[in-house]
Amino acid sequence: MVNPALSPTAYALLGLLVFDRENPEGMTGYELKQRADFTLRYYWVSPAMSQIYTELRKLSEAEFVETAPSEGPTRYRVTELGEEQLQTWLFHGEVGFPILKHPVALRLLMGRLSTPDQLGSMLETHLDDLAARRADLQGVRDMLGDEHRVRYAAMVADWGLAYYDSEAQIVAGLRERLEGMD
Amino acid sequence: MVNPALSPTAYALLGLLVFDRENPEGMTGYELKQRADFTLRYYWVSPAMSQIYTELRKLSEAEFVETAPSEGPTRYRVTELGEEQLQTWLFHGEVGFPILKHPVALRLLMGRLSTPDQLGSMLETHLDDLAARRADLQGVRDMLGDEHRVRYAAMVADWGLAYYDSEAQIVAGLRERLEGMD
DNA sequence: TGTAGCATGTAAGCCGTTACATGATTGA
DNA sequence: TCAATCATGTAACGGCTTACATGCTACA
Repeated sequence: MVNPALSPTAYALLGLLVFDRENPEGMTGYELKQRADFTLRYYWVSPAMSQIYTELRKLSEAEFVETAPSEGPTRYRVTELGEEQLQTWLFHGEVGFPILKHPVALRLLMGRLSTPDQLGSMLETHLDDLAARRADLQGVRDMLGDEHRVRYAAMVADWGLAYYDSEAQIVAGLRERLEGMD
Repeated sequence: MVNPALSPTAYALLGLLVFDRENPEGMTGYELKQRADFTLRYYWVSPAMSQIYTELRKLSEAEFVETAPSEGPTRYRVTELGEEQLQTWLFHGEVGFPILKHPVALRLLMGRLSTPDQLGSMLETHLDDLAARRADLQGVRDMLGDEHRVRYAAMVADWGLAYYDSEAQIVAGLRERLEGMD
């Protein structure tokens, strides 16, 4: 099988499988989705189920995963080749800068078309959303604890928490700045 | 013409045109791209030229923009309807939570497959990228000054700068944390 | 017995990119 | 006159989503 340049999302899923490597059972597409919802969504995306199956097919064709023989649902596990290629992908070649699509900032940019009041309530809503998101991630962080096995996941969760805190602080500042306008 | 639910990117471009509304000449697709590179890319995306023309066609079909009669390149300007619809889109309906695709965090998550050293140098590179990005944005911020006309753009630029600063601080912390590992 | 969760996929379609093609204008 | 920039598009394709279809299992 050839290697038709997999997408970052494919590698992200592969990473989740590697994480679960001690478990020789492998994971189903469905379980992979749960995992993605649990961690991946904070830093990347949580692909739709249909996308998960698509990526699993591609990973399978590239022989980066294999299906574990078992009755019932199809279980996937990473192959030697898969782990090897994941390592190569991870730390060789361009990592790239984060992509941000920030609908709140986009709207604030066009603030002239609105009123400080309306903008303020938009920021308020964003603060609520941030708090909810932060609480979710805190739940994840708590579940990770200080187990050595998951120390990198914990680091990234801490990163996320700090990011949400900083964003909340910045937005609160902007809201105040709006109050002193017009 | 009907109104087939335009994408956020279409509205973002429409916003750039509104920004330029005092200028009755309108803007060319090319100029729009310059503007997008200048501000939009920090909070949203800067679409490819081909995408810009596609969105302009859609905006034109929806009669949210019109072409200004002139010799030479086609110039677009926002219509009454366009500005009206932009306002509706901006502050009615779901704003949504930011979407982040963070390749560095994604890789750190799989840190087990690497070494603290390698991870550290990845973070180092990210800090450099952040500094470069920040410098670009600072350039934008300086150009905006304290003109009342662009005060919202200035607010959003300040937001971005604060975000980059915070990210740099967090990442520097993570790098130190890596040093005390293994 | 029916609803929620588990499990897997196909189809249609949008958003966006890269590659390619074309041609005008401007300045060194 | 040659290169850079201005200017506009088409074609092919990848990534991803929603909608739809299907069926099984556990449990209240």
